[in-house]
Amino acid sequence: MFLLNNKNNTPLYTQLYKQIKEEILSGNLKPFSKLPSSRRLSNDLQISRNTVEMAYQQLYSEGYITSKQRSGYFIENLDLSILPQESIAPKTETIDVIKECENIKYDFQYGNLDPTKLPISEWQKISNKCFRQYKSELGKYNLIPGELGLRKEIVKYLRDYRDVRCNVDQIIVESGIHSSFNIICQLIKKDVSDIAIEEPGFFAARNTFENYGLEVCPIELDRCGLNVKKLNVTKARAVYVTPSYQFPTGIIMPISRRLELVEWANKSDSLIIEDDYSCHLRYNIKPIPSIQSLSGERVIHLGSFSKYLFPSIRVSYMVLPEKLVNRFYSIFENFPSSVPFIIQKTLQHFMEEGYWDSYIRKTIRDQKRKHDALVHTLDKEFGDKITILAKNAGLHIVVQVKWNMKEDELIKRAYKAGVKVYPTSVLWDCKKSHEHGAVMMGFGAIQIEHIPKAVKLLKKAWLA
Amino acid sequence: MFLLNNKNNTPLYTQLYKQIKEEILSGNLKPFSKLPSSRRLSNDLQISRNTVEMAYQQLYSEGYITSKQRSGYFIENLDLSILPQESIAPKTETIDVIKECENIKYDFQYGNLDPTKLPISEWQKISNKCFRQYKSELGKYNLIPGELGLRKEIVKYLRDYRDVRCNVDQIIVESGIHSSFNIICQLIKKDVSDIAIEEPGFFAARNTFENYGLEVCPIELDRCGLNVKKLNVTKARAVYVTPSYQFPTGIIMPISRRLELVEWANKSDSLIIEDDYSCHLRYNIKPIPSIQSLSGERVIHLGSFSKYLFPSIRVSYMVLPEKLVNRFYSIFENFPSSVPFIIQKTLQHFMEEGYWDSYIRKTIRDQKRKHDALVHTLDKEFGDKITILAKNAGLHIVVQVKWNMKEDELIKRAYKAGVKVYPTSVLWDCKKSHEHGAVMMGFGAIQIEHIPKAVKLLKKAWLA
DNA sequence: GGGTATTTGTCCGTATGTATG
DNA sequence: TCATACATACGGACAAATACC
Repeated sequence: MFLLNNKNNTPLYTQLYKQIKEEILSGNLKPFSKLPSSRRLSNDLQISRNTVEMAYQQLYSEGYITSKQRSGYFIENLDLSILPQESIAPKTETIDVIKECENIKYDFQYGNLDPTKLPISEWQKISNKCFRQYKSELGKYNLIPGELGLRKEIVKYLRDYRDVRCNVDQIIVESGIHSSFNIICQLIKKDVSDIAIEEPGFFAARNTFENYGLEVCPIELDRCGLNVKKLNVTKARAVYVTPSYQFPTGIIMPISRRLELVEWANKSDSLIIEDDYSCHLRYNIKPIPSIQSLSGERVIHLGSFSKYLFPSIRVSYMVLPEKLVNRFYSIFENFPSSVPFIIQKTLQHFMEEGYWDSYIRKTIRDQKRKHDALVHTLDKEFGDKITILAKNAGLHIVVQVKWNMKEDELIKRAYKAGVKVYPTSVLWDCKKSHEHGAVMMGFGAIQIEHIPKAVKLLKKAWLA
Repeated sequence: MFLLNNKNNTPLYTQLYKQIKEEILSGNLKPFSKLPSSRRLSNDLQISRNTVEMAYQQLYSEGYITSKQRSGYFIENLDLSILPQESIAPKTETIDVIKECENIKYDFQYGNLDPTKLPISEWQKISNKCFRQYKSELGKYNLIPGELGLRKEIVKYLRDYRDVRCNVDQIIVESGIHSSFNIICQLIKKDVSDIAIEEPGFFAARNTFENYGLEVCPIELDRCGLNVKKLNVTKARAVYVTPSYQFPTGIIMPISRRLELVEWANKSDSLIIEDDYSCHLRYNIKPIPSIQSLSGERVIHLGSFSKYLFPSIRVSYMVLPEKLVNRFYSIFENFPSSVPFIIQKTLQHFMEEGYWDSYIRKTIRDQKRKHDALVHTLDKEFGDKITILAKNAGLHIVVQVKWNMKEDELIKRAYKAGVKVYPTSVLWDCKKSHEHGAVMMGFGAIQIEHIPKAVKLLKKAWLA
């Protein structure tokens, strides 16, 4: 982009000529690339076409550019290295970090899903249908809290699967759990100055709360999850929990503890933020009612479609207690929704037509098979040399070794053998509790037939 | 048949333009009928094809004809008979709002775009291609700050069009300007407790700042935008401005004021948040350098694709000063991106393949046409009884009436006549400055052929 | 119904004339 | 007279829409 100054003494065409010359010499305008046409540039800069033409002529006569008849002006292939290197072109490249990835044969990354199992073609088909069907609405700004049709589907889904009772006004659709956190912080700020979280727990939640100026109180876990007794002695008037599958320990909060938590909330007039991110992925164990279903008035219930459906789709939802709905709208009325309209509509039809239902059933079955295979193979290969934590739910397990080897060493050795496993230490606040060696193994993206080989490689790497 | 006179001192293309216009207005050339192609007519009249083209362009820009790519020029469906319609307004003052809405014939809503002009099929085509091409990546969690390929395209675009120099590490892609606000607040909180905003200004920015606990200082505008002298006497260490087209007044901040602002920032070690949301939509006026290009180290530059491309796509970007990049990553590392992967990739290819470039050019031309038609028609109908503010840029104008009638009355009367115009008062903090009657008219979603009729209805409603 | 030739809008550089200091 | 900036008019190159085979 070139900027000209009318009041300047130097003529317009000279200013333009100089600026283009600079761009060529600095390397920003690459050899053989095309300059904008005289018409276009004259229109952009709101000057006459002939003025542009004069600048181009000067560049032409000095050999910086050539003209191709009825085609355009092009930068000459100058040898810039001859010139004194005064101005260095700003870097536009960054290094693509992970080249070594090629050595990795088996990656137990947490969070990803096996792309071959995703309902891509179904999604695409519905997406195309929605483009046609909602053509006339694509020019509109779509507002918070999200499309009514999608919210209706979410209400139905929550009622049928999670025993969560709510109406569409309580549902807010957002682009991921982090967006929901931002909204929650703005909502509760008035009433809450201290918020309790699980320790260890989901670091992003903690960060967001802190960034909003909330005082964070980490509460240690016991066998049943967050310890409510310890919660009682804090000033916290809100708590963030992941009861359906505590991240990262995998603890599933039993009904008794859930009731304790509700009692605490009632007594202290507090709020429970229930992150139900992994509610479905439950293997070999019985369902437990959501906290929201135990106390609708004191719970913000969070959920997401990213864990099972494409993570890349980025749709999450929250269920507000009725008393917060008015406050929500008083703050966010007329704010645009952060979720693209076409994605909301596609998801809505995906659910309406039953794809979502059949897909989660299939996914649970597939993930259970992989979970069972992984746990079983690890048992077989390592026996009682390891303890497997966080099993029977979710998309990862935690392997804790009983010999003396730290996390770093475990990860490094596995890496050299071509297997990628992940640390657990980042999840702790105070780093004491993880000094024994433990690593996290996600199985969402792994293929079941790779599991035995990967575990054998691990055994060789760790016990050699 | 048209007759041109070479010796006449009126240009050939003007003669041709006038004669065709006559034919249209007299009804000899019927709506929807096709004009002769430029080749044919140039051959018949023995003039250059471009001369014909110029005449057609003028007719096009005045709304008499439309062009269908590679198909021909066609007469617009103008309403030649100025029908003295009796307004069917009910005598009763009780208004059933929902029913009345059906009576709205012309809606000058701000923000929306005409869906028929959107590149829906191109977008869809590229989207489908991306689904195939990136199949294996759809199972992954995609992280902040967004896809590298997309960020590279944004860097190029900013360099070529906005004179913004930056590298890919400084670009953060987010799902709309509001998401960017959330990030900014978390970034600057450490250094900034007071933030200045424009008064009147963009209400959502103000709300978000306040929700984060920042002290907001509204600064009145003068003819050149935000008054830097008044800024100097505040404690603010950050300022939020919309210099390319102040919302809602439409003031375009001149270069002198931009430099003043930079000076203020340098002296007081402060930060400028430059919301460049409407940089392209500039009609009949010359470009002005972005503030970021004047002081890269003190400016967070914000932009969005929603103003021109589908609002429903929800992609915005911000350019951080280098000194904030590290802090950003220390806070948000490993956070997922809030923009769906497939949309990022589609946008990336949309830009790489030149669709974005040609689309914004087309959009600017279309919007300019509507802008000029609206301003011209209002001038013709109301003359000096009104003042048109906020013109020559953006997607709305503000009409201020010189007779004694308040905003509410103007809106109500227009509404009854079937025309929806919008208030300006909500944008002011203290409600004193708008007590004269003024309304906002967005033209983004209106169709050009509706403008004359809508303005005539307004005239009848307001001057009756 | 699918490939091909033609038509068409659009974009391109170029040349000359004119107005204003 | 000259430099600067703009207006008018020209014919060719290109790709997409359309008509035709």
